[in-house]
Amino acid sequence: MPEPAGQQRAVRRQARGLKRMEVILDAAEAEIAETGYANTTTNAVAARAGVSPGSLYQFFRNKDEILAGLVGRYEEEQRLFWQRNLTEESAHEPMPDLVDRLVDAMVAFKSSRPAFWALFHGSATSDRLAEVARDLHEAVAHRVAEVFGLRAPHLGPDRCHTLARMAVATVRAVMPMVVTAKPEDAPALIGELKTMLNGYLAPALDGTAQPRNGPETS
Amino acid sequence: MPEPAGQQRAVRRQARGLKRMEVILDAAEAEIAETGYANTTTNAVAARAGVSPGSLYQFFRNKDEILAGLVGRYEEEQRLFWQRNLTEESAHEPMPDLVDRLVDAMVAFKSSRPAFWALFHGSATSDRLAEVARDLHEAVAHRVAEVFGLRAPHLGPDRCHTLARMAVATVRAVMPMVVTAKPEDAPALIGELKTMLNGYLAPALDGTAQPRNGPETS
DNA sequence: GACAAATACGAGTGATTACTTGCATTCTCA
DNA sequence: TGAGAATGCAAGTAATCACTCGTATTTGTC
Repeated sequence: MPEPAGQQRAVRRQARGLKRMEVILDAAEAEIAETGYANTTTNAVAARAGVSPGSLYQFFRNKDEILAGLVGRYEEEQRLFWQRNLTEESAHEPMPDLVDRLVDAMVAFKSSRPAFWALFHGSATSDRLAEVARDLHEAVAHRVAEVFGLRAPHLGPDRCHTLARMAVATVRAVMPMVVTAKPEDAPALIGELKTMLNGYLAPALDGTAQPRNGPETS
Repeated sequence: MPEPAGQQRAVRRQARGLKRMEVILDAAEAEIAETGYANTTTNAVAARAGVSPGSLYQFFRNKDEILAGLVGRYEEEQRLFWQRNLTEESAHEPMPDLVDRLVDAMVAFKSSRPAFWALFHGSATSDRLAEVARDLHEAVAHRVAEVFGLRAPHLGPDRCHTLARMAVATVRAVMPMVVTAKPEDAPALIGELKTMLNGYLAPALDGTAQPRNGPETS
């Protein structure tokens, strides 16, 4: 067969096809949110999208490529989120305010996108998905580290990166607790998370323990 | 068939059988450590154990029961670990020392049992396994909370439990970073983890900073 | 030694599921 | 308008894998 090995001509998608792809991705998103990536079958995705399995494979060559499509959509959203919430001004914002704002924004974002949540933090994951999630978190840490660098130029970039990775890891650890907690307990947990982040980041970045409103200062 | 429904007589295992079960569990442990629970096939476990699939099912009624057997072995180990490392004396130990000791012990334990690690923190998990891991971590948090209660009786048990859960979550978040880090970077990360835990726990438990007052009676 | 229970085997089985095939229809563009 | 490309379908296919079955051997007990 005279096919150009390892390289195949890009299909010229019609508007109809592009719409169809979005519908399929929507279905995949819902399906994955409900049952996890590993438990999601391509046939179920196709059925949910109102599409035959054959048509699904017209647009996505395999199951992984559906995931990749989903990730592509999220990446754009993520980019906008961080562009909006983390600017150069963040370097001069008081640490408690910064932490407060960011944590609240992340909580809001995650709870508004349950499918996103299930994808990147759910339990029924897969090797492939874990890898994607890791890259995504690493990218976030990088961006945070940059702001830390602006805030505390005397620290090396390596140290800033470490601080950022620790902060991101902590948020990731606590988020599931927030999500699964009873609604009345969630605010307290979010408060704890903020306390923890402040206690860790403020001394390291601003060189001071954060001010306390206690009665006495020794 | 005159079988007592829903309840079947326990098989009287011979010494040979008990040995065989251990061999199978060893094989399962190794297999899971290599490929994750979901990717582990019962046939592969049987082959690795030098046992036919039929024999495997003589001792374990299904795949989940193999996991349960493995968890049973770990539970005993865990019990001993915490009994050894967390006593009433821990209530009077200076916080930095306590954190230092516990984190080091946990790092040592985890790196000495890679299969344990893969089971409870690996990426390729499953719903079933995630559930088991959650219970295990909750049990640890409970034990830690008890010590916190001894240390700071003025805090309510609920608050102690929250502090413990946060601490456990943080350790869980950072451990993967430690394990996957280059060996020369690991100590620094462990140091960061200790700093973070100290900064969070010392003010809350030892009153070296003003505790945040919840809606507390009295 | 005799009998039952436990142990052992490995070829099979049924269900699942990612993906293919062959063919029909619709769009694009000359 | 017509040819080729894109879209669409649903019945299949091949591979995987948890688990079973029929049967043979070993062990414990009387």
